[in-house]
Amino acid sequence: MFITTAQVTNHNYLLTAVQTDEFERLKPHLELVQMPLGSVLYESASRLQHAWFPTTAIVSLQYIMEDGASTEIAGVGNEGMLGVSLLMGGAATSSRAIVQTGGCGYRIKAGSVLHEFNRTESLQRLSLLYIQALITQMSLTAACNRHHSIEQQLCRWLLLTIDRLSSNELIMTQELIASMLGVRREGITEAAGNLKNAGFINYRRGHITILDRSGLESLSCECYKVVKKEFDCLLSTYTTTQHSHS
Amino acid sequence: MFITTAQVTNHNYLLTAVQTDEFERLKPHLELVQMPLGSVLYESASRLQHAWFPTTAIVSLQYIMEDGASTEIAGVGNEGMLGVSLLMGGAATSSRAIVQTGGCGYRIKAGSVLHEFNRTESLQRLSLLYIQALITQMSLTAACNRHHSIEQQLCRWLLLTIDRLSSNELIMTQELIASMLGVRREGITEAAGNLKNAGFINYRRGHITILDRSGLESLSCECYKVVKKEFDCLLSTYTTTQHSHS
DNA sequence: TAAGTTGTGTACGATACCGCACAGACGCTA
DNA sequence: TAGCGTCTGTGCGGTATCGTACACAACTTA
Repeated sequence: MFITTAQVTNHNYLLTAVQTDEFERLKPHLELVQMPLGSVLYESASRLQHAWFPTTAIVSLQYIMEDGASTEIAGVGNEGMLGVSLLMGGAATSSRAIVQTGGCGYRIKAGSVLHEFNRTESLQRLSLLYIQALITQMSLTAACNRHHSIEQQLCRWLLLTIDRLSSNELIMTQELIASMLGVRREGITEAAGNLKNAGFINYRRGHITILDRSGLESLSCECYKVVKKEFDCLLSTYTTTQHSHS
Repeated sequence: MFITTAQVTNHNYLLTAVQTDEFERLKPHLELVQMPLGSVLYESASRLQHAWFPTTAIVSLQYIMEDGASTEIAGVGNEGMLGVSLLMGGAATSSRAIVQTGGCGYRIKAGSVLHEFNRTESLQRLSLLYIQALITQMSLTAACNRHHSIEQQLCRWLLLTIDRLSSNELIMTQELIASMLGVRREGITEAAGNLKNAGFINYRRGHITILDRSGLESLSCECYKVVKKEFDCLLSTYTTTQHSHS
């Protein structure tokens, strides 16, 4: 498999790092699908039918409480996968996965991915690496929820989202961001207003444009840098420890 | 290996569920050690030297921020293990592990546990199951931090701790609980005072006694029940899917 | 027993965030 | 162009938690 510029939208780092010969075996099971904004890949406590490897899409993992309140616990882009619990012997999961930025991704049937995980050494190794990075991100989210202000968290969230996109504009309502961060919509309106006044972002109804990354970084909590570093580290580990076919 | 009543303090559910023949291979690497209150098993970003399987000890996983603020992201008792990142290809971890209730546990060298993980089918399967439960607990913690009051969280925390103990008294200062929940000590004093007035707990300097479990449950957020259920489920999965030697 | 250390109780203003209510603006559809 | 639904801006009182400060009580050690 060769990733050319024309195919760059079909690129998932985890998949790409799977060894060439093993990837050939995996390939027939992979299906490139649309992942439209707002679609729910799985609900909490539902049985997983597939695993996904996003390419251009970004997915938000959320925990939903009994009263409907939600909290994002991690984000997944083309550095990772969804449905890791399939690999761990549980068919269900405790979270909801909802597409936060529309795009594409590879899909693979639940049965196939488990079968391949067990017989494909490099997929197994890479998945475990990814799961560890995911755990780190979740820990950080828990701590960030506790200690940092809405404005700081909004900066972190915008930066992490922008980092996974090729553009500097994201299609996203304040309402949606609020539900991800688990705060009131008005809280986001206020924080976003501050960022706009500072000249760091601009926005109109459902669209946010990042104007000044470094400005956001200066207002963000440390959590952004830590997650970023973790991901950079993850991506280099994907490829350095073993031959890649990309 | 037979767990008799005299040995019951040496019992870790995960280890016990490892298949008999495979366990025999694991056994020489296991070392039963004291895990005294307050001792730090590993710091964040430090290189892991061992993995641990608590028997009577309870360990708190915390994320420490740059300014020193801490947040508990999960607790580990005799249902699980510490140092899961060793199994996942990373030698370091992003959290701190600190003994929250003194006791005993099995320790195994980092090199040995990775080696055995790769060649011991049941250990691998059980570890992955445990990691999934750990992820669930972490998700819940993130959401609970966001949405629930100090009093609710204190109830959850007390219940989860008591569930892992044989006694109904725990040795624990309010200061320590505060650092785990990531709140001010005064917040715990107030919440604990309310629980005392309600007759649900009693305490003196460094000791807390649970008087009324169901009272605590009624004030706790849903998170307690969810984690409890997850653990019950985990323990039954440990043993039902495969023969156990306990 | 005395001195020192550590844990707990209490108070008070500051502040971040919530819940609610409502007005207005944007953008889609007919 | 008009109408409608959705998104955003704003205000206001209520509340949980924070930061700080200090008094006192319980245990430890000399």
